[in-house]
Amino acid sequence: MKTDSTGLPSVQQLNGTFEIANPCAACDVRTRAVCAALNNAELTELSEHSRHKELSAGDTVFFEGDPAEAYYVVMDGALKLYKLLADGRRQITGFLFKGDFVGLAFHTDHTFTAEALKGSKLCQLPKQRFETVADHSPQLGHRLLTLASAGIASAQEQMLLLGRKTAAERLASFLLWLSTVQGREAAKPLDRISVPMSRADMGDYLGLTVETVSRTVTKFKTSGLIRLCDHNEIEICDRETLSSIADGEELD
Amino acid sequence: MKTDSTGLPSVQQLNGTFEIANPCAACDVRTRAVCAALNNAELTELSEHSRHKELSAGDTVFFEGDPAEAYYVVMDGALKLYKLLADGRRQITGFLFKGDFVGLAFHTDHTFTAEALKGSKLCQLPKQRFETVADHSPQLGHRLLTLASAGIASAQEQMLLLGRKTAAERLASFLLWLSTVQGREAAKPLDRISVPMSRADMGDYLGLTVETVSRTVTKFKTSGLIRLCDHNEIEICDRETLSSIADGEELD
DNA sequence: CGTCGCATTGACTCTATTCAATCCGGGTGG
DNA sequence: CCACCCGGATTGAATAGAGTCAATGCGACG
Repeated sequence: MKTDSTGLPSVQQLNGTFEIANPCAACDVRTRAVCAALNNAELTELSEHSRHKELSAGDTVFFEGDPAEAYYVVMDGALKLYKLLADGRRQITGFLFKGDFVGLAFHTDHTFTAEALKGSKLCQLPKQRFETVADHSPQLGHRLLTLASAGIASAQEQMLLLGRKTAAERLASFLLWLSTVQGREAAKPLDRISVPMSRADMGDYLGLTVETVSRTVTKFKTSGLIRLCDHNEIEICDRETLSSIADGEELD
Repeated sequence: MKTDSTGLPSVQQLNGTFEIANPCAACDVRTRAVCAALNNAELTELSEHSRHKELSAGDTVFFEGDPAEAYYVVMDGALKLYKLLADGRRQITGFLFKGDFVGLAFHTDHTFTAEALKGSKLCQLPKQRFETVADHSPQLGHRLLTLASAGIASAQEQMLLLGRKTAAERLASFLLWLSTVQGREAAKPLDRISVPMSRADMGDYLGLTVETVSRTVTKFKTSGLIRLCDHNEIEICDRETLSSIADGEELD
């Protein structure tokens, strides 16, 4: 098949009811990402202008303050989003994984930096074109609103964590969340989770220092709540207790 | 004019270009609230099913966990939104004022409690009907998305505050934010701000205790950054310094 | 095998919390 | 009118939980 400079198959024509050949057809986050809300015509329209981006660990997608020029879908890998204070203090506001959408929460300029945690693949959608489609597609509009709504709800959950939870409660909440996220494909929480971020990243997400994260992990490990497996893998041994810690229930 | 049981003028007919008599026409948040994105037909459609709610200080609009049945526009007064932990620890996730919209961030159930800070008036829009209008109106859809996007951005700002700022930085940020919010109508930040919430509420919003809030207010007062006027009024005396504190810039 | 980056552990400090005692202003009832 | 009360705000003293600083451990990689 003939391909253009981006390696995407080119679209020949656009007529009628049969399936249009376009790169999205083969995309394995297609059914889970925002794209699921698009019909074929819209998909084709967008895919013609989409670009795939390959990132290595530490690569930055965009910086806080940069003009916003595109939306992104995470096709594979993991990103962290963060904000900085003048003296370098950092708050990670979210981690994104396969299927997640980057683009809510900015207007003309980005309000946070987006950086790859590890090798990742993104699908870049030009801002203007995406917004036009969004304005004309009730399905997509609805989907975006649902996503935004979920985003606000989880942001509020995170405020509760940052404002009112202890170190142990924060870590427990985080591990359970990771477990849920990584179980998305399987549609059930995983007991064996991979932790693609450093202790420093965990700290900057949980409003703690590296040392406190490390100490708390150790505490969980010695009390048998979790087990550290090979590099970057954690096994949840006692989900029950972890849950009650996460929810701040008094323990006797 | 004939009115129904809710005290709203009834709508006689709905034809053509001239203005339809409906209660929203006289609403003074009409141009600033979500409603600004509605055309006359949509406005009429919604207003026919809207209900106004009067609240006294401490009244609850809905509780976390309640099934979500409506959206609300704050016509006057002030609300606080909060989440609780099992043992009573509380995190206020936002304060809403005249013109603000309540309804993003919930799906079937409310994820937070909404309570009046003082006497307030709300416009209640039935969930189903509002969503139908939203799905059919690109203007409203766009507006909601913009609101949601702004909501996420400010939630992230709050995460930075809760996760990484000191007590003084938090209070300074809060006061400047209040100043901006109360200057919305005047389109410029106010130096004389009214503080409708208690110290406890401020603490629960900023992730601090009442005592720490009080001490920090006193510190700002004695350093001449602010002045306490009559009950619940604070004057910002040194916006410059307050800003640099809020942004975490090192002071010499 | 040595180095580098991240993680862990230890000792000490400090900020914000906790607990407790006033203070203050507004409302009430004698 | 004034004493009393009550809830919120302030202040003080002691404490604790997380932060800071510093040393060491560990694993990947050249």
